Amino acid sequence: MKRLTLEEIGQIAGVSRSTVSRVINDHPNIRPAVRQRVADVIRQTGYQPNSAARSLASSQSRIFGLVMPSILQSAFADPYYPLVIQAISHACNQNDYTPALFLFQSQEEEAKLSQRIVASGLIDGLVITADTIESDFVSKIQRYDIPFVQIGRPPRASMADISYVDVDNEAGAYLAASHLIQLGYRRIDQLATAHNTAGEDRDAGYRHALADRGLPIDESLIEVSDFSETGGYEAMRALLERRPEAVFAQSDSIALGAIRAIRDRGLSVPDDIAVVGFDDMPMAASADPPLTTVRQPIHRTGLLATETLIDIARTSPLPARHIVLPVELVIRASSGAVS
Amino acid sequence: MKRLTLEEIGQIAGVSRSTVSRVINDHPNIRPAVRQRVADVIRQTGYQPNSAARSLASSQSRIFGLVMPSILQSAFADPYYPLVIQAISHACNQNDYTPALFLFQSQEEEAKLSQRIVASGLIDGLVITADTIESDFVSKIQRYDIPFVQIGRPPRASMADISYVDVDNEAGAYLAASHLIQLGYRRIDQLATAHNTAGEDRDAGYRHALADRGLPIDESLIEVSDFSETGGYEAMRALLERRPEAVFAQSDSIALGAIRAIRDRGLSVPDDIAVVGFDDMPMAASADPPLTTVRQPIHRTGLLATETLIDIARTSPLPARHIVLPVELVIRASSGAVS
DNA sequence: CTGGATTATGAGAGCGCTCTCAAAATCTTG
DNA sequence: CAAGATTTTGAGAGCGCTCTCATAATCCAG
Repeated sequence: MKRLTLEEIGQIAGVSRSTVSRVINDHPNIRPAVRQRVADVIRQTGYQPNSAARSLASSQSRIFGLVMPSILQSAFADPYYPLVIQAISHACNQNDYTPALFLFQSQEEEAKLSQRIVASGLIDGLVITADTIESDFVSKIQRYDIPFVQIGRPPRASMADISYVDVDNEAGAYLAASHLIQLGYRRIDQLATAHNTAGEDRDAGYRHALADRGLPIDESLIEVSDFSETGGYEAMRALLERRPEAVFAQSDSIALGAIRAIRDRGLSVPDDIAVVGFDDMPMAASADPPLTTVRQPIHRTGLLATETLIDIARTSPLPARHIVLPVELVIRASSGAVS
Repeated sequence: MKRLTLEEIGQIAGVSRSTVSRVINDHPNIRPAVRQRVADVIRQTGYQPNSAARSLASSQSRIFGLVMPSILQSAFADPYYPLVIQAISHACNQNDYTPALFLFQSQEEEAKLSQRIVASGLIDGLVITADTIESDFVSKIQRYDIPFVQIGRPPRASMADISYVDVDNEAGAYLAASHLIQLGYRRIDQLATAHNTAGEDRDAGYRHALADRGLPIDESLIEVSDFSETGGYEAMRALLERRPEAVFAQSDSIALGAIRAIRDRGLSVPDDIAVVGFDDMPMAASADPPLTTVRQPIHRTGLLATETLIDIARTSPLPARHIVLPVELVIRASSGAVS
C-alpha cells in the first residue's frame, strides 16, 4: 500500500496541493463544495499527512515529552506514575499530541537524552514529573526555549517562572495529622520522604497541624522512608522501637508497608497504632484495614499539566501558571475513626 | 539560542554539508583529520541534527510506538506494566530510539491513533503488549507494512508469522501446580483470567500438572478474575464457598487479593489454604506471608522485544522470531513449604 | 613521474509538507 | 454591467536533512 502525498490527493480531487493542505488544516476561505470533495477523497483514501514533512515545514512536531529525571529503580514502582501517565496519554490523544517517554535511568542517559530533547526539534514541549530537589534537570532545561510544565512544585523559589500543577500537599497533611489529633492522639509520628517537594510540603502540613494544637514537634517522631511499600515497612520497624500511637505516612504505599510492620510486631491497626496515608490509591480502599488517607486528584493533575503545556506551547511567552488542586481526607478504618 | 544546521556546521569546520552528514552518520571514507575537526565543531556547538528533516530525507523516524490496545482502566494498574515500560524505555535509549506511548482507552482513540500510527510515517515500529484475545488490533496492523513485535503469544494460530516474545506461561503454571501437588494437596483450585493468552497458557499448564498426577480437573475448581488485587479478592470469596485447600493464582496481584479474602474469612495462609502466585513482582517477597510464585523475567522480556523490533525494522522481510523465556518457581511461605 | 585505480569531497536533487504572494474567480455596488 | 473589493485558488520557495553522482584529491605500480 503506497503512501499518498498531498499532491496526489489534489490530483484525485482536481485541486492543487495547497487547497488540500488548507482543507486538512481547517483554513478558512474554501468553497464548501471543494472542501467537501477534498474531504471525501481524504476519507476514502485513508490519507494521512506525513508527519516528518509536516514537522519540517511547520517546525512543530506535535510530540510532547514525558520526562522522569533520575528515576530510581523503585520510584517508578509507585502506582502513582501509571495513573499520571495514563492521564497524560489521554490528554495527548484528545489533542492530537503524541506522548514520548523519557525515563532517565542513569546520568549518561540523562545527558544524551536531554541534548536530544532540547536541540533536535523532536519535542514541542515537556511534562516533567518525579523530579528530585537535588536534580538540576529543570534548571538545565530552562536555558533552552522549549516549553515545559512540571508536575509538582519546583524546589527553589528562584524557579517562580516555571509553570506547574500540584496538589495541596500541605493542606492534605494538615488534614491527616489534625484528624489523628482530633481522635485524641497526642503523639503523632510521621513516615516522611526526602528529595521531593511533595514530601517537604506534607512535612510542613504535619508540623503546622501539631503546632496549631500546641503539640511539641520532635524530630524523633519522624522517620524517613522512600515511597515504596518496603521503604515504609523498614521505616516503621525503626519507629516501632519508640512506641508510636498514631502515624501519618506520606504515601499509601508507605502506609501499607507500615501496617505490615505493625502486624509483624503482633500489634493491631488501628487498635494499637492508628495509620493515615496519602494519595488514596485504588489499593487504599481495599487494604486491610481500609486506609484512612488523603485523596489527591491524580488524573486531573495529569490532565491539567498537559492542557497547560498545550497553552504554553501555543502562545509561548505566557506568564507562568501555578495550579494547586485541592485534596480531601477520606476516613476509613485504619485511623480508628470508623470500625 | 539559534539552532544550527548542517550547512553552518560545515562552514565553521570548512567542509561541505555532505561531509558533516557523513561524520554524523559514521560513514566510511573521511580523512581522519577532517572527521576529527568536524566532530570537534559538533561537540563544541552542541549541534543536534533536526529530526524532522532527518526523518523526511531518510524516511525513518527512530521512534517506536509502545501500544497497549483496549486498556481497561484497571489493567494498567498491574505493576507488571511499569516494569515492561521501563525495560522498553531503557532499550530504546540504548539504541537511540524514542518510545512513544499509545494507550487506547476507547474505541475512538484506537481508531484515530491506529490510523496515525500506520499511515503518517511517525513510527518506525511497534511493541504491542496487553493485547486481548478478542482484540483485532494486530490483524489490522498486519495489513500495513509497519514492523512490530508482540509481547505475549498472539491469540490465533493463523498469526504464526508474527514475531513475539513471551515467557513460558505453561511451564510456569505447571511448576506452580505441581509444587502444590507435591506438598500433598489433592485438590488444587485456580484463580484464572480471561481474554489473554498468558491466562490460557497458565490454565493449560495447571491442567497438565493435574492430569499428569491423575487428579481430576473440575471446572468448579476454577474461578475467573481480572488481573487486579480486587479481582483476586472477589474471586477468592466465591471460591471460599467451595472450601479450597490450595490455590494457584494466575498473578501475584490476584494472589494477594486472595490472601486478603482468606484472612477476612478468619482463615490462615498457608495453614488453612496454600497459595501460589505468578510473576514474582517486587511485592511478592515482602507480602505477608511471603508469596510462593513463578518468577518471570519481565525486564528481559521488554529488552528482547525491543531488540527484536530493531532487527526487524532494519532488515524488514525477516522470518518471524518466537522467543519464549524460561521461568522459575520461587518457594516462599505462602505455599506452606517453608515456615 | 605518469596514468589508472582508489579514496575523499562537494554539488544537486528531492523527501512532502507549509506558507507567502500573486493570479483568477466571484461578489459588490453605483 | 463596469470597476473595484473580496474571496478562492495555485505556483513557488524553502524547511534541513540524505543520498546519488560527478569531480577532485590522493595513492600506487610500472
